[in-house]
Amino acid sequence: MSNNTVTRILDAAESLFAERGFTETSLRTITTAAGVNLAAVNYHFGSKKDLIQSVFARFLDPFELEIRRRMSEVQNPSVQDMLVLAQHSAMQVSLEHFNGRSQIMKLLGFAYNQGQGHIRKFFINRYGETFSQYVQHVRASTPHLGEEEFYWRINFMLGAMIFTVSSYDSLSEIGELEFSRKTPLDEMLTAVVPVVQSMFDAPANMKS
Amino acid sequence: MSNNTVTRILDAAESLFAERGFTETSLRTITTAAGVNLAAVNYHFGSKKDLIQSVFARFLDPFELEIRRRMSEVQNPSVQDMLVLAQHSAMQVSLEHFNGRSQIMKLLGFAYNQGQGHIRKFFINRYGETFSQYVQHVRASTPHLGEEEFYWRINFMLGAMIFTVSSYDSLSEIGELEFSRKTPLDEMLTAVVPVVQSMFDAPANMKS
DNA sequence: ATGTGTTTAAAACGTATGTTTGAATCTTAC
DNA sequence: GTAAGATTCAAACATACGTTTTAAACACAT
Repeated sequence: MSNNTVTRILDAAESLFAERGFTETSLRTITTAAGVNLAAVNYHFGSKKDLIQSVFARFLDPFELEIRRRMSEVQNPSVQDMLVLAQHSAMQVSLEHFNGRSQIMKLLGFAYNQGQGHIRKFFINRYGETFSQYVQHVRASTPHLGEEEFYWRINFMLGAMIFTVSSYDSLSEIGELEFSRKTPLDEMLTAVVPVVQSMFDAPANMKS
Repeated sequence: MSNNTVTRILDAAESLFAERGFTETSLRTITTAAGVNLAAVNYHFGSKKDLIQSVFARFLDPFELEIRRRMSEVQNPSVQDMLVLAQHSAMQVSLEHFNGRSQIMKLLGFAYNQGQGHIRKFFINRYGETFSQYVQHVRASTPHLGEEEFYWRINFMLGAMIFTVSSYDSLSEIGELEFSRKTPLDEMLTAVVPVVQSMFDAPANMKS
């Protein structure tokens, strides 16, 4: 059954990419960790680029479905609501398809820097429309901001979220050294919700 | 004069690293752009790793000096004060040593992901103490937060700042397509100050 | 059981990388 | 002007990479 090989490659790639990044992880490292032949990657995925995209797609495809479903059921959501909506969608996909062990969040941090690379194009082409809808929902609940100011605050929020979530593992370890308690992921996520809300509640301060 | 070669390498490396990242930029690309011989990098810097660190050090060494000087002169600063203090320090170093053309901010985005790499160690060893002092100043102005909650908010803030500043170029271009105006960097920086302040003003919501 | 299409295997290919070498050139001090 | 040191240069080195190739092993319908 080829499916097994494909899954093992995806699992190994996801966890190795999350540890070291894309360029820093070779196909030989991945295939060795997966216990499959080197050529299997090119046979099943075509190229390393396609493998990277497949790792993202395995999580983001069901995530997109879930978040669209939830968005269709919501009415006049607040920023908080939208944030929790995204969090719950991610949690559900992680539990349902990955036994809660997905490391995709760490990959987002790497992907974001890859500013002009193939990953960005892949994201925009495949998930851009859903992302637009999501942003529009947030926009509708923040009418006190001009569109330019809103745009920058969305990016502040994305930075804070992606950065914190993707670095959660190392950050929670460092924090443990400091105050002798490892903050559970869900507590950290709950803590961030009101902070993000306050980022959008802050009064407008750009000249329109 | 070797100094000229060294400077040309640093300049080329800084701008190429900022465009594509560290691993994705080869020494041959750098030396060609700088108009120097390939071996010059190893001769003057030792290795590629050392070159990367030197690129950071060229900016961060005077930046550290400047920010320490300003911190020694401040009394009971607010979060806003501390943020503006960092911004002004960066601006001054950029103007004084780089004619306002430094691209170091974009490199920070790349550096941050390189979680377990040599860059992180270099940062901690070389600038960790100053960073600690900076954080303590912010801490003093946010007594309503427990230390755990404060820790996470510092990281939210770092994420929002590093992410937005390091991606400013592409973000401002995308924004221009959307609302027909390219937000100047200083306006974006001014816009972020009250938002960050509000992130720390938000009431505590973690159980102590 | 046989034949067909799919998957795996080992090996090699071509290219790109960081680094090192040793001679040539330039700089500087006497 | 010449010797000594610092710098540049072209070339080669060793290694690692993604990808391709060709044949063997496998699955499975007939």
